Amino acid sequence: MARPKVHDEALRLRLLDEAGRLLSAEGAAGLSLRRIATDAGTSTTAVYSLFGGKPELVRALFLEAFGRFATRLAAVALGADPAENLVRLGIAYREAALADPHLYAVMFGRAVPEFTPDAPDREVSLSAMRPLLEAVRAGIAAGVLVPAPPETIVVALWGYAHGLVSLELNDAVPEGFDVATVYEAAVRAAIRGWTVR
Amino acid sequence: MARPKVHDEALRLRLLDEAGRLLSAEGAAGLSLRRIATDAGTSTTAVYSLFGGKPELVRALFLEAFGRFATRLAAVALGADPAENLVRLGIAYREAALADPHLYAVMFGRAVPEFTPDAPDREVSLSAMRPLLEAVRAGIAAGVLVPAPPETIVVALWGYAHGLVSLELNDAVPEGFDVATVYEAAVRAAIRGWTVR
DNA sequence: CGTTTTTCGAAACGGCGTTACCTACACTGG
DNA sequence: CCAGTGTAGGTAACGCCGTTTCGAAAAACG
Repeated sequence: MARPKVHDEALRLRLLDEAGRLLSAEGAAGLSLRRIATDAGTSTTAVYSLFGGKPELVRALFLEAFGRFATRLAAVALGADPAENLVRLGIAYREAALADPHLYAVMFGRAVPEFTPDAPDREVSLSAMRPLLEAVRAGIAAGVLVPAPPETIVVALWGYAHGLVSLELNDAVPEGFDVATVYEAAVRAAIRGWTVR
Repeated sequence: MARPKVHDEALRLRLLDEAGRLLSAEGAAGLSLRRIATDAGTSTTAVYSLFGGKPELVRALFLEAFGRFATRLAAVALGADPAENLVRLGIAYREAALADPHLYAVMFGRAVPEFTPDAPDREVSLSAMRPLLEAVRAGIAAGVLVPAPPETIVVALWGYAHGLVSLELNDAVPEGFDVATVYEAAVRAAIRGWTVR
């Protein structure tokens, strides 16, 4: 008893896709509801009926970004050496961030002022670090890492990686820096700091 | 041969002050040219004649923020132990960031989309880390730190601190975390990773 | 076939950064 | 002493934005 539904799941996905494309191409500054809707061939109303508003649309982007991040981290091939596994995860972290800097900015940079992650969102971001948590646990169990609470080491390592990547994405590193090499050295050093000697 | 000057240096400072207050109180979202001008008792035109536009006003905020940061870091009392000096700088770094989180977001977080630091700005941000650079140099000279290029170690340590602080400010750490303690442990571990054993 | 009920696009609203305009006013020359 | 002159700066317009309101479109039902 109504007109045919146009604001369906397919349109929802198209809007999200368009938003992602726009974000990757022009950054958070170019991410406007009106453009997303126009480019997807619909009206702004669609965003409101499918998401509720701009913050919720960005939240969907945020969640998808962490989903991709989690997938990448979970796909890292791990070996027998716990410390080396942590290095690999650290390198994969940087590669995931560099794969789409604007998306990374949405995840951590509060790039879209309208959206702030809430408690469930933070839960998701934390759980994306699960592979790291398990690698840390294994390292402690093997007697390679110091016997601190695993969460402590996870947050520390995560923070290191995030900060280094963050400086790089903000062009805060001195020019002419071989970032990839310095990054790996920094990751190795940081991990060394948590190993028993 | 004109009307009396109202858009003078004093007004420039008042606008900057008002912008800082607004930023600290409500964050980047509440930072609008019109509000700043109104609260300072003038019109938006003043911002254009004194700064050139919103990006330049935010740049002034950015530069002042790094100035304060540099002052705080330079004021850290240093002792004879190079590693301990780095720890103190790390703790001062966090305290400076926590003193005004919104200002810190302008420094690193691209909180105001209209403004992006350019090369001279980055120069300033780097030079605020001068105390860190000197402490690292001293550490290498004393044979406490590994003989890597000082800039490498500076960027690494800076990145660690920035990332840890950044996670804390984004509420990304698990709840019930004693952040101050974990932060210091993380800083100590990171520094340990760069010391010769 | 008219009525009902749901859907959604168009248009209105308030706020933003920016720009164009035009009034207000100190200085100058007669 | 009083136009005339040129500039400083407040006002208002412009084109964006996110959001909300409203009315037209259209399938289902009696």
